[in-house]
This record gives sequence, C-alpha cells and structure tokens, in this order.
Amino acid sequence: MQRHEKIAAWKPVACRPFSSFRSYTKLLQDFTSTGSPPITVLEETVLVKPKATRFPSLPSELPTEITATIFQDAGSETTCEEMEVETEQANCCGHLKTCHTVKKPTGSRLSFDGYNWRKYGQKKVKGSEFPRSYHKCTHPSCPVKRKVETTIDGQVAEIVYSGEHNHPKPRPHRTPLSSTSTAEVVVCGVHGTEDTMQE
DNA sequence: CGTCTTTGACCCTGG
DNA sequence: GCCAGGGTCAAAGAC
Repeated sequence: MQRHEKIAAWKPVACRPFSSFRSYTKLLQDFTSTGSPPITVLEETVLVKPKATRFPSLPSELPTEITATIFQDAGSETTCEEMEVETEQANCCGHLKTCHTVKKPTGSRLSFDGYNWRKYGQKKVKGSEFPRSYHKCTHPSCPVKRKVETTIDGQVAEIVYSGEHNHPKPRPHRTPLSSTSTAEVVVCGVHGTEDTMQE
C-alpha cells in the first residue's frame, strides 16, 4: 500500500548497539561459567528512533534513543527494566526504571511492555543466528513497530523499537487465577518524557 | 467469523 | 547497473 509514498528522512538502521554482540548461547555459556543463573537474565537494548520512512506524522521529531536493560531475578517472575532516554535536542536525559511482574512472558499478545502487538513478518537475518520477527502495535493509529529476535527456545535475544506510542497502554486483560497472560507492568520510578507521563 | 501467525514474494536501499 | 540484505505486504491457514 502506497509504497511509492515512502519518504526516506531517517536512515532506518537496524541498530545493534552493542558492537560486541554475542550469540545467546554464548551468553548462556558465560552466565553458567560465571555462576550466574542461566536464561533468567535477559539483556536487551531497545532503541526508539523516529523511523520517518513511513511515519511522516510521527509525534516526536526529535531523535530519541532509549536504551533499556532488562534483568530478572533468578527464581522470581519479576523483571526489571532500566531505561535511559536521550533526546538529541534537549539536554535532559530522562532516566526510567520500570519493573514488570510477568506471569508468563510469552504466549500473549500483551507483551512485557504492556502494548498489543501483531506480528507481520519474520526473517532470518544475516549476522544473527536467530530469526527476527516484525511486530506492529495493534492500536489503529499507532505507528510503533518493533523487531524481536528470539532464540530457538523462545527467549528474547534483542528487541528494537521504532517510533513512539501515541496512545496509553491498554489495560491488561485480567482473568482471575487461571490467567496465563499478562504482563503486569509497574512503573517504579519515572522521570521523564511526556510519553511516559501518560501512564 | 474475526483475528492472528506463518511464509514466500516483492520492494527499497546501500555497497 | 547489479547484487545482497532488510523490511513489508498479503494470501492462506490456524485458532
């Protein structure tokens, strides 16, 4: 649809911010060799860049970069996500810290970030041993997309976000007890962007 | 019946 | 201009 209307205003680079990216299996080996709990530690870098190619009316024109680190306590179902938000124009450097209580991180459209996503593609990317899946936010007017690299055992190896949500997070669908879904997202402390202020 | 995932093909961009 | 790779589309099937 309207492919001819694409406007390349920002280089849509699939950033791999940590240049020394290693395979997940390698990371696991490192974790196990250092005594750290395997698999339970997730580290991912989330970049939000105004990918202007398809989103001419992106709410923020400022190049925004968010780096997030998710760590999870061994034996618990709580992951903590630490975000650094940097905007190129403003001097402010917001610092976010969010904690997620995740009943089950997979198998639900409502992912750990609290938004609904629809998968629209998957590719095996050169240089990455994991397939990369492409998701869009299911909100009608939300331009946000994300790329997720998952390991063969379902672990998230990397997530790259594109754009910003222009709507509040949908409320998690709570089904008592038997709920297998829901990432209950708790914002522990927020300084920062008005985007997060909505929450 | 509606929504989502899968998957191959197509398009765009950079080297 | 050609090629490789990434990103997206859209049909088909599954749920």
